[in-house]
Amino acid sequence: MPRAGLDPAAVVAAAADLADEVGLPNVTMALLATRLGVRAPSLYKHVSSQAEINRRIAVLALTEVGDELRDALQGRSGRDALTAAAQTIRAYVVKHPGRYAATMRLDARSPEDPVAVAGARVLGSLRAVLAGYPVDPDGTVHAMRMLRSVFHGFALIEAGGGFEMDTDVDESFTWLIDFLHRGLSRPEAPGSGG
Amino acid sequence: MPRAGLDPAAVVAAAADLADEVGLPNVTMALLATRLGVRAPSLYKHVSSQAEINRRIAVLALTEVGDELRDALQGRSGRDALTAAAQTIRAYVVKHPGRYAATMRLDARSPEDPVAVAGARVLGSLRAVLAGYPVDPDGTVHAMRMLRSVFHGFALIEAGGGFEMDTDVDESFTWLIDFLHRGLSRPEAPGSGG
DNA sequence: CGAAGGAAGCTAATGCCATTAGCTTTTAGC
DNA sequence: GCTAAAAGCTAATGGCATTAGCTTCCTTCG
Repeated sequence: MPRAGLDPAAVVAAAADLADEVGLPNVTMALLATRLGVRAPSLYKHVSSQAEINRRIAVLALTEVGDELRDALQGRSGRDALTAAAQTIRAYVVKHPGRYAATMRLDARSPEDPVAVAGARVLGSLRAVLAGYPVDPDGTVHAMRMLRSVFHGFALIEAGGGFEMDTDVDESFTWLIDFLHRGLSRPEAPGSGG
Repeated sequence: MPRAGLDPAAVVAAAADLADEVGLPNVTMALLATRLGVRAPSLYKHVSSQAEINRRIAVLALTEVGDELRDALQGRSGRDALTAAAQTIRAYVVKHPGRYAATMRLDARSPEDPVAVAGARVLGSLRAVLAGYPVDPDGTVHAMRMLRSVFHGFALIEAGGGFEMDTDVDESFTWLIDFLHRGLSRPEAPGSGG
């Protein structure tokens, strides 16, 4: 019986693909092993547990999104950058729902944790988007959290089919980007506007 | 051996409490049965499956949030209403993380589905908040989706401990509400602002 | 008051899951 | 070619949701 020639990265990559296809909760060790032409216990020669697989799928996802964001933001600023970032994230989640699901419910314990490293790169891109807007330094963290929240939430609801189908989701997404752009474009005046 | 005197509502209520205490994924039939002073198979006399329990926890959560939103919005409009709604949702998620978790990954098939009914009440409250702002009718759906996304996303990240602790989350939340208020307060001018 | 029947509990069993133990085979390095 | 680690395997364990089938309680009706 020939060897399958696996290694941790191959196992995680297959698990990530499987998660996108059948949903993260349905990625069992047995199913993953079948996909790799191997029996389930053999996977433990490469990864320590299912939890580690989930964790490494999350790192993979954050790294991939980070790369795509970096590329998409090249040479863009202001509204172009905001639009590119938003569309990049949304497209990734739609294309890779399983990978995306793995990024939820994570706790990065130390700054050198791969999850934290990959996550920081994504946050760096959000920060770069904000650099094109007159957001004061004190507000940057808040603005980043807002962007994270709104992109995360939108993706989650869309991926879960939570929007009723009466109104086009693309339209809502465009409206959302426009809303964010307008809000970020005018200097903050705390308490203003009403 | 005396009867436990259970019924579907009691089982679901106990499951919801348990979910808030130990986390939704840790609510097993055996643990829930122990809590109710019963053996696991006995639960099937009242609910058909764990999936049904999760579904009914979600309905419970949406109903409770809907009630709290209705109360919180009484006599308020504009910024007050927006603030009240946002704080109500956030407080509920912090207090009932397990119930909240159950509302994710739901699919309401028909309009008379209890999930859809309870969800519609929550959306109605968001619509009421928007009524105090000059959002044109075409934009209302988009604005509701935005509010849903941003509250959902913020709650999810906060509940998952995803915000680094350097900057106060309360401050970010206040900033967020202010941002939304300012954006909603000025009539939309598509494409403006950049 | 007492019997009947359904409701609500129980134990036992099934099948899936992740994971561990311990054995065998391949393959890389000498 | 030999050796030893790496990578595969089968078998077993314990937890899980769920089903089958039995027993006991309690209500209702005669």
